[in-house]
Amino acid sequence: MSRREKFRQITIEEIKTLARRQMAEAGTASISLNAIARQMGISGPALYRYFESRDALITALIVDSYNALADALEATASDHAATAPAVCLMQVLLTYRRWALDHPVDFQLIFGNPIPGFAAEEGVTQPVASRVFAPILRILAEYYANGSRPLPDVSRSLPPGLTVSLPEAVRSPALPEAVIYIGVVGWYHIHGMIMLELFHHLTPIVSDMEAFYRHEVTRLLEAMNLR
Amino acid sequence: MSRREKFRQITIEEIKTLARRQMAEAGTASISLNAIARQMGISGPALYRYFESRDALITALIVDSYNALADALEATASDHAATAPAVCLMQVLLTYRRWALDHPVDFQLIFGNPIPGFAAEEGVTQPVASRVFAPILRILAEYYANGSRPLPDVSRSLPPGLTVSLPEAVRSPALPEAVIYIGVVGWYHIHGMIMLELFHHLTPIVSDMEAFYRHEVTRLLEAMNLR
DNA sequence: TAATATTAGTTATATATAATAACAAATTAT
DNA sequence: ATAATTTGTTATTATATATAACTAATATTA
Repeated sequence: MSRREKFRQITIEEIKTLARRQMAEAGTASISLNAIARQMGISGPALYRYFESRDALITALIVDSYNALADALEATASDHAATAPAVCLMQVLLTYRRWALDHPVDFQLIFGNPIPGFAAEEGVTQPVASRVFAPILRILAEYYANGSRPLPDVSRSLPPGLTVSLPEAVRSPALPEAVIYIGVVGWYHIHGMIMLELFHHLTPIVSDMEAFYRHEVTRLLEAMNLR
Repeated sequence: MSRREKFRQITIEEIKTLARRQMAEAGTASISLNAIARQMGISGPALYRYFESRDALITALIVDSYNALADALEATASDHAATAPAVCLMQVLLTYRRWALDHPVDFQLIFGNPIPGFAAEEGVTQPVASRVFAPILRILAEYYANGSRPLPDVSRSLPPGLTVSLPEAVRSPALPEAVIYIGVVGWYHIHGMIMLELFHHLTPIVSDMEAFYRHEVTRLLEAMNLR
């Protein structure tokens, strides 16, 4: 990497860091190229050498967020690779929540309403999105493949006409439909809890969200024959 | 209501209608007082006679959204008041999803990241928010009170230190903790599914979201001893 | 009814924003 | 050393929120 290229990367990182800080302080959509430039001590138009538009910057932030979440989940999964699958999965799902609470802005960029009229192209986000679920699906698949516990009955009998499958681009190891179904069910469970917590809809009702989350995930894993 | 007051209300409604249309067309945050004024054929500053700021307009829209959702749920509940509670509840929960899909912008205003740096004061939203859940909690409470089916065991044994209760302002009929717990569990289940569907995270995976939702809600009601 | 107060609009202005164009300086490649 | 590329600049366009100062229309009241 040339000297110039190196400084370019540093500048890009600085822009993204300031953008994230701005969003953390004043909300997801309060991101202003001019304000970032001012903080960097350069003119507004200079930023257009690095991101061709405000939306391009946001897209980059979204991709980074997906990758950061995936990194966190992968790290937890490998930290607990030696433990029982149910324990490992529980740790991964705890990390999922922890990351969402510690990085609310990034989590909203991924799963919330990103920004005005703005929609990141699927081609860009789908590959990184799949990184997020890979570790979880891997644990599920290995566990059930082991035969140590059977798949729950409910996962084997979907209503006629209803199928559950990963997009073609992401089907690296072919997984049984029942496993994917279980993954989707688990996903909407934790997603519902985390989203409601993040927007303060549950905090006035539930005394201890951490304990509640642990309790509900435990119930979920039991229902999935995972402990 | 005086003649002047009547026209004032009509104008306010027109502003809100155009704001909703704008958001529906270009995203939640793409709401511009100037653009609304232009469409109404008046000057920008004229709108400040009706809403003291952009945020005030958004707050009004949020309150309206809560009320519209509550109206829809109440209507469904009363339409099916004569049917079995499980059937009635299923219909209410189907309406919940239907409304979210038919009014994605309003649903995002309520449950998504509203807008930049913007946070509606709790005092304004809490009363209307409680309207949304009143019909659901009422059905649950009546049903279990009847004694026709027992409360599921899981609802009676929360981990020590974990309590679930409604905010004081909303506790008009005192409900047993187990019923509130069931309500919260049901809420995050449907919320997770609807949010993921709304932001197109499930559509590439699940072939028929309507069927999936029905199937999952049925499972939920069974787990709650409601059918 | 005539004078007064209130309301609803106007234009002008201050201050932001995103984005583009045209140009100059710095850096790199030849 | 010269030419090409990159990175910055200022100027400009178009748009946004919001306030101020003012005018016309509508209600209220003496």
